[in-house]
Amino acid sequence: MSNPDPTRRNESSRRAVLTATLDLLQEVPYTRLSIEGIATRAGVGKQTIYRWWPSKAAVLFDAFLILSEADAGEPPELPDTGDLRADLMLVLRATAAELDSPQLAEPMRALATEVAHDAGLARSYHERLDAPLREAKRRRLRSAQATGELAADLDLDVAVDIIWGPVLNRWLQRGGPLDEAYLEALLDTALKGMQPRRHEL
Amino acid sequence: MSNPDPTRRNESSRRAVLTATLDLLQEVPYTRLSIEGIATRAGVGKQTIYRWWPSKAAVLFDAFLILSEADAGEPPELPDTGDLRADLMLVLRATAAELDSPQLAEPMRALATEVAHDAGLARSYHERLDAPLREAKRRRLRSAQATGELAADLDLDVAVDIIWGPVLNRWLQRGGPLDEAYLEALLDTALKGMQPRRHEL
Amino acid sequence: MSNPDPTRRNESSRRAVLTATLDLLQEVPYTRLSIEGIATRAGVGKQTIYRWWPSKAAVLFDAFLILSEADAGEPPELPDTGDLRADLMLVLRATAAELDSPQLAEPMRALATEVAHDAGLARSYHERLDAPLREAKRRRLRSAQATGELAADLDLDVAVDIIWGPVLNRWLQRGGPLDEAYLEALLDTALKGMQPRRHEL
Amino acid sequence: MSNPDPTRRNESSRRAVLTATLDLLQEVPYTRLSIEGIATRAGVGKQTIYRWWPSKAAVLFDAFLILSEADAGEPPELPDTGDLRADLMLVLRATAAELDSPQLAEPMRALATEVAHDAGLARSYHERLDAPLREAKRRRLRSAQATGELAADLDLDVAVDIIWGPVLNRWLQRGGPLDEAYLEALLDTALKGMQPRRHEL
DNA sequence: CCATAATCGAGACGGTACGTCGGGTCTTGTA
DNA sequence: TACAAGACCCGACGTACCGTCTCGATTATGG
Repeated sequence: MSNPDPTRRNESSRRAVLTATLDLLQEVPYTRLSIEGIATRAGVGKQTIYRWWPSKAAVLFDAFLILSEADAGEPPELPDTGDLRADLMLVLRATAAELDSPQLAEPMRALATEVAHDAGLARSYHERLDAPLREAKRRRLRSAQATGELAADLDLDVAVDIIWGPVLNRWLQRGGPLDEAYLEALLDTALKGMQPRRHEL
Repeated sequence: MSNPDPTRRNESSRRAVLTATLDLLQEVPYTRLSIEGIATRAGVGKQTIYRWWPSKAAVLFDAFLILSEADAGEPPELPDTGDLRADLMLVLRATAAELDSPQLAEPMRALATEVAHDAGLARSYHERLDAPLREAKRRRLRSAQATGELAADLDLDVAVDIIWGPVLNRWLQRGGPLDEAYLEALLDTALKGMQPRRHEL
Repeated sequence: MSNPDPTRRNESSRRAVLTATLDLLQEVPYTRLSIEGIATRAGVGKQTIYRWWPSKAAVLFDAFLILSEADAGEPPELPDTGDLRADLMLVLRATAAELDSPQLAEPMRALATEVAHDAGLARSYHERLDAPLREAKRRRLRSAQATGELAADLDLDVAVDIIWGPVLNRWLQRGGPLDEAYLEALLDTALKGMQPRRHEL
Repeated sequence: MSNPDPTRRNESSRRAVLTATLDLLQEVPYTRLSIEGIATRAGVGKQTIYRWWPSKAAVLFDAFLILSEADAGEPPELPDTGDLRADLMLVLRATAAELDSPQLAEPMRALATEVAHDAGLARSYHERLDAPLREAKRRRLRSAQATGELAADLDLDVAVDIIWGPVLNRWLQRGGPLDEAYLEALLDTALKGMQPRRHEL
């Protein structure tokens, strides 16, 4: 039961594998992405990949971590101008743009579908990638509660799901375009359900 | 380049392929499901599969059609007791149970992830499988509009997304359990956003 | 326990594999010869080789059969001029030349060493390749018995071993050159031991 | 390009490698014997093997030297009772037993086949392992010449080949059993060819 | 009522990739 | 400096499936 010793790991090989993975996903769909192809592109032995990652999905996940770490250091933050609806529209528009971008669309679909099939990966995903974002979203909603824009007794996790769930589901299932009109209509109805009751005002 | 003549198609081979597909998905995850395996289990030549289906995902899709056709004839219908929230809870509980069931979980995840990667399959999915269900959902909401439970100007497609999007997203991304508490909290907030304005009452 | 059906075997693939094997042995030593290399050179899938041959050695053996079948039809025959010693010198010289030839040396060493390690292959070797030659040798010695050149009670198998064993052993173990002088000295002593006793003359 | 300094060599590692090699050959065929396996079994780093031996065959060869050194000090000697044929039968029987023994058969086949493929190893083999034995054989035959059992003008190297060549060849090529009858028949014919001519008596 | 053409099962074929083994080199820390 | 340990790049292993391609042997009309 002896796993490899992480202190002896070759950092440059690790980076080469992860960037090769992201590079290749610009050229081929995730289904056609092979460990063999990654190893060749990275100039690395296949065994080096198998030694450090349990699956192709795990490599993909680590590649995403690199992308996230680019803007790491400070935790992610949603804009807070005092106008919740405007701030959220900004964020949703940006998200829609990312989900549509040629650079990110394929890797993101790949990650999302792998998470759906692999419970272990799902745990990592929620702990390392999703948690900071979700926390930032909750923070922004909490701030809106403080200003009275949102009900004080609102379940913030449910609120996040109600705003982002429809967007992600529509995107992943190709249920329709994430255009301005859709996002507006979605926010209108979603936020209305989160407003404080009249007598609270 | 003449396509095969559908009138000559062997119906029993077709059924054998589709039931073999569903059977195998009780034993192995979708990733491990192979055309070769299906052919063997179905007692069918590989060529017969390649002749009639363009991909493994297409076979899966047709297998789902069989499941749906079981209760076909009449279109699907949501319960309508006059109490929208109670009716929806019933439906969501049933959905949650299906998504958790050992028989359906794996095929459903498989279909969902294939739809995410294959635009053509996505179109078929929305036209043949999703459309009738979504229409039934819209119908129930429209009925609620008629009784004044829901706002008259509500965009029903957005409404459906707000109710079911969070559920499907939470399920597919393994974001947490679809338990009673979650469904209640979700429906509370979602439906509140859909109520008619005070002066409309 | 279902072996592949030989009647469906693709003869041109078979030939391609065997000739590729012989070709490659002109370029690389047997140790460096890989199934993968043979398949590539032959323009054949690896599986096709694994389907029909149990080992690399078996491929080599079949390649040898092709070489032998070149002069097949009639069984091999040693020269019979009436002068046994002269006839044998001719044959041994030819054998020595073959064992030294760049075309045959490597494949022959390879076959000889594989036979040493693989009892099953050894059986095939003796039945299919060695037996006809050994029979021809025995025939020539029997003819010499008839003319009184060799003792009537000579064990012909032992006789063949005494003549060819030293040659093959010296060659395979690189014990020294198979030159004229050696062959002469060998034949002198070996044949002397096979002569009829004086009173038999 | 400085070779390692032999004076710094760790003798216990060397022994460990060689005994591990012989041990492993009791468990796996030579083909399956790997440098990595030897290193692990010997509790030695792979580099230590690559530092001191040029090839797996060289390790095997050194392992054989250890076996020979067991009875070293005095040079090997064939029995000399005055009855050449009886003495040789004794030796051949012993040899046949060794070639059949489970401990020695696999290493010996391995060495013989490696010698066939590696000219450098062949030189070492003949100089260090074969030469003393062959000299002992020649010594015994020379003694027989002195007593008049063998012809005075007999080429002793050819004589050794004629006696042992058939045996080794039959063994290595699995041409048949080295049983009593075979050895008797072989010696009969071989020695008859080496007797002095009548008028020499 | 048969002929003929397509589908069917079976499975060989050229390929691609899998995940593993081992070769030989290099690096790291210890003696 | 040699050593144990073991990561590294690489080539090959033997296997699993891919999608295509013959093969007879059933069908299943339509002349």
